[in-house]
Amino acid sequence: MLYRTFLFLPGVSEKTEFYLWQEGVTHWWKLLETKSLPGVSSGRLYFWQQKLRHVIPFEDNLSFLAQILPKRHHWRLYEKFKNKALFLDIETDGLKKGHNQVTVLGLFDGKNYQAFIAGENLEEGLELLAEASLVITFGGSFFDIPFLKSLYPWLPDPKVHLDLCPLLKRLGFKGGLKRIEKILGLSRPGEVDGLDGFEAVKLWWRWQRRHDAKALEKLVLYNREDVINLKYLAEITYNGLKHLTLTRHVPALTVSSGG
DNA sequence: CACCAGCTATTGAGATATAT
DNA sequence: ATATATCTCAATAGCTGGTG
Repeated sequence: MLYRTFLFLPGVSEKTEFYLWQEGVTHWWKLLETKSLPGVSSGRLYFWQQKLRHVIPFEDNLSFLAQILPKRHHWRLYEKFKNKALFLDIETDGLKKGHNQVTVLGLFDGKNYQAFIAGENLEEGLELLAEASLVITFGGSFFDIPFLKSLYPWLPDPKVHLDLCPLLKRLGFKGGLKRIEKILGLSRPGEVDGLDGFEAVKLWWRWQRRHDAKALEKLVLYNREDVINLKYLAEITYNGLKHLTLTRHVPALTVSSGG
């Protein structure tokens, strides 16, 4: 999707980009080859080609691309940069930002999962997070990231943050993570099946007050499922949005003739 | 339960291409 | 030149919904 994206050209939004695709200009190098294009003056075409030539040298530079691309379309960067993705989900001892603490920070780089526990090695995880360039969450834009930043203001913003929650909503998948997983046929191990966020809070209490190692173990297992499933969801989200973008019809030319 | 980013719809100004 | 139609883009406001 990155190489067929033209939204960073001045005066190009979704409509014009879709028009370009229809005219056969389906990736960057085809635009450079194009001699003329109906509806686009040669001056403008030349201007676009110059702009594009200035972007191509940065094709591997995630933060540069994120800067020139509207946030709404950052998901297009996933395919090329997913090897740098860090999937994130936190557990806390309550919802109230500023009063509650992070209990478990779960990170998944696509291969390995790691849980960082409050009172043990949480800081280690925070440092890992601070270095991440592409962070992927479910609901992280209104929960995980603000929550973390309120407790640890020194944390830098990730260069790109993909929140799957609003993205999946665009595809028609409404509801919480568990509900969406169920619709998509993802199942969870029996031990943590049916667990919800509030029970994650209670598991932490049990670990704190009674030093019940089983409770912590279960909490981490729960977090692990949350985080690892994010990768599945990210793939589904990317493919879905790609399909939607490529097949969307331009809704302009419909003129009703009475009735 | 408190919170708040992202979504949607709307508006209006400014560009741009094309036909006459 | 003029008129028209289409599109971009920024600003605004209100709303929705999912997080442990």
